[in-house]
Amino acid sequence: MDDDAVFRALADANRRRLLDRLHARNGQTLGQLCDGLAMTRQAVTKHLHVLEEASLVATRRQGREKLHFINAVPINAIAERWIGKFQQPVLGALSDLKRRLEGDSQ
Amino acid sequence: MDDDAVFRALADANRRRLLDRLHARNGQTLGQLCDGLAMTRQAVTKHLHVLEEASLVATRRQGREKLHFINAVPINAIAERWIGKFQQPVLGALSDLKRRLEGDSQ
DNA sequence: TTGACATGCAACCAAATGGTTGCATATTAT
DNA sequence: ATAATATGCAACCATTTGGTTGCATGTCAA
Repeated sequence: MDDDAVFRALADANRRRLLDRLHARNGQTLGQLCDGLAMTRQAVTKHLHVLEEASLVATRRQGREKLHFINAVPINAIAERWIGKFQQPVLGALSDLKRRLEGDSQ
Repeated sequence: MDDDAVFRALADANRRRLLDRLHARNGQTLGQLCDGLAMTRQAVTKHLHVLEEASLVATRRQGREKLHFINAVPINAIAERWIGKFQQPVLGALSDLKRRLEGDSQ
């Protein structure tokens, strides 16, 4: 997985907001995601492309609409692999515990 | 705390590498941090300034040297407040557990 | 089938970013 | 005192980024 693409995608507040929206309600169309934002549809399209390239968003075409779905896997991966490094020992222990709870299935 | 500054600071691979270095050995001088990097000292200085503005790095002047110290607090804060949102239930439960282990001292 | 709706594509633009070079300043060692 | 070392500051540059506008295409409904 491309850490860098994910970090760069998360660097923009508008893109984080789009992820928030998808988190609140998954599977929205481009039009729905544009609604209420102070940006043109094309700007939103570009942001969604960036999120897609970072695998943070997946899409499905349905007729003339395009549905967008959030994918939390890369975020979790980064929390695990990168952020985890800088955490206190107590958090490290929890990470181990989590791995055990999840059955070490990776 | 300024989420945005932290996310933007983390968006650059060179800056993440600088954090890695400080994590490996804390309290390095600018010169030490430059060592072995394919960048001029001034470029590194700029990156360190970005990290400093995001409170990811703190500095202390010592004679003609400037020592740099990593500060993991903003990273943990983001892991808690933002990334946590997107995590699976099992991870949410762990976050609660962690809070209890830490004595809920916030 | 014709119009309305949802999205795609491309050119263009301003501002931010990441980098450089050159020179200034402050501190330490000889 | 002087030279070497460590950092600071500013101007400059190329590229990337985040945004726009205009037009094209595909799909649904009347």
